[in-house]
Amino acid sequence: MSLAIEQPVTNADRTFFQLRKDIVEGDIPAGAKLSETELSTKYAVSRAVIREAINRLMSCHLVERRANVGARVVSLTPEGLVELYQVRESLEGMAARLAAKNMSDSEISDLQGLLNRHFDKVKTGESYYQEAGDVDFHYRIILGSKNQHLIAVLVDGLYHLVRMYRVQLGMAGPRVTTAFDEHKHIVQAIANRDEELAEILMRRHILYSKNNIENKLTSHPNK
Amino acid sequence: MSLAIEQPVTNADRTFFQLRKDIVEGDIPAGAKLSETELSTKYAVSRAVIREAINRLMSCHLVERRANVGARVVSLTPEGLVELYQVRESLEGMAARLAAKNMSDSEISDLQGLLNRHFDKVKTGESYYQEAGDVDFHYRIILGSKNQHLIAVLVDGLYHLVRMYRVQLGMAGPRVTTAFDEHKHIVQAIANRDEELAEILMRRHILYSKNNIENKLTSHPNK
DNA sequence: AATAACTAAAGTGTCGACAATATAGCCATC
DNA sequence: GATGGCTATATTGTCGACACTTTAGTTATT
Repeated sequence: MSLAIEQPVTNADRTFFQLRKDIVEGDIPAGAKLSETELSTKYAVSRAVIREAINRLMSCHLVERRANVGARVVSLTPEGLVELYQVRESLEGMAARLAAKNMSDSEISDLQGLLNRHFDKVKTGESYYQEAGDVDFHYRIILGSKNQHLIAVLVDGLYHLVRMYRVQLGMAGPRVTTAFDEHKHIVQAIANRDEELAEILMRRHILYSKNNIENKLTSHPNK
Repeated sequence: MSLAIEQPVTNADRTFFQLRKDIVEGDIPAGAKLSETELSTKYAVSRAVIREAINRLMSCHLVERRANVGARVVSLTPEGLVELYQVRESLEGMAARLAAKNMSDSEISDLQGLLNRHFDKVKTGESYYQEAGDVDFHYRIILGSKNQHLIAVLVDGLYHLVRMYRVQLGMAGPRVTTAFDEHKHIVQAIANRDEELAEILMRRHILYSKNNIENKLTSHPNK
């Protein structure tokens, strides 16, 4: 694979990663209270470690804390999902623009290679594209922007929330082949160094994705 | 005034606000090491409180920490400033778009009132506009977006960095009257509920601002 | 019966001490 | 003289205990 994975070094790191995983994947349900004492026994570390982990989870907007009361996992709402995608549209649009300007030729080649491999899979029908491939595609463009703030806000912050929504509202959905075409056009624009078009296409891509999800949520309001 | 100010309740809150202030205003210089023991004596609190404050400062991207080594105040670089303004352009553009959609009529009236008061000051010459007025203007539009993620990232995160750059690179600069005109046009677009135009104008406004700063930095490379 | 004040329980906020890690300085070796 | 390893020191990471706040349950009063 390609993405340098974050390496835990301290106990608080490990606990933070574990907690984040448990929250994103729903093992700790949305809206649940995070009792420090309870978690410290569950993960076999001191409360100080748990508190540090919770502090970092707050930075990701995965939990909210009220002083002297405690921390809760955020609740997922349709409105929250819409707001999240609005921010993604804005930031990833800018990321695509900057990627068209700042990615090296070899990075762009790699990106095209990634897309071709995806195409083979989509063609042969094994289209469990979304979870791995889609995220990988977006990550590369975000990193390609070479903008540290952009990268930090998206990768360390919002993307875990995106994943939490995806996992818990169960969206592996279709949109596979159409999304693939959109990805292809975005890469084309980046390869042409057309900043303006790259941004527009990425914004549309995310907007479509948002509309797609909204439709599913409103047509199947249950679950 | 108008903006609800964040109220410290715990000791860690107070220490965090104080530290943030000291960093933003340069009392603790950029790049400086943050020794936990040293700070705990200086602010007369335990190391646990300092550690919590430092954790929160990391969320704001005001300090960076390496495991088992310690935390340092971020260093200010021209590249970092450009990256920061790129993110602002993206996010505040979206904020203006959403504000055109979501601000209430009375909020828009208030905003126009604010602008008129600024105009009086600019006209009579007392143009220490920037620091208070400019920030207030941008804050209202960000809050007017009604998008919690957008608000959190900008208000709790990036804006303190913006202020840090402004204070430490000493930019009270001119651009007062021209910036005022740009503000006026943005409000006009919002009042017309023209989302597209509001976003475009805000992006241009921030882009101009960035170019202005870049010119100053490159023509006076010292200090 | 409803409300208010009080009390007890649980949980968070804060602290000081100990353990683990990194840094700087010294010494030995080549 | 430069390089490599060792020791001592300082700093961060982690822990368990105590203090304070909140909350729920209970009692007393109207």
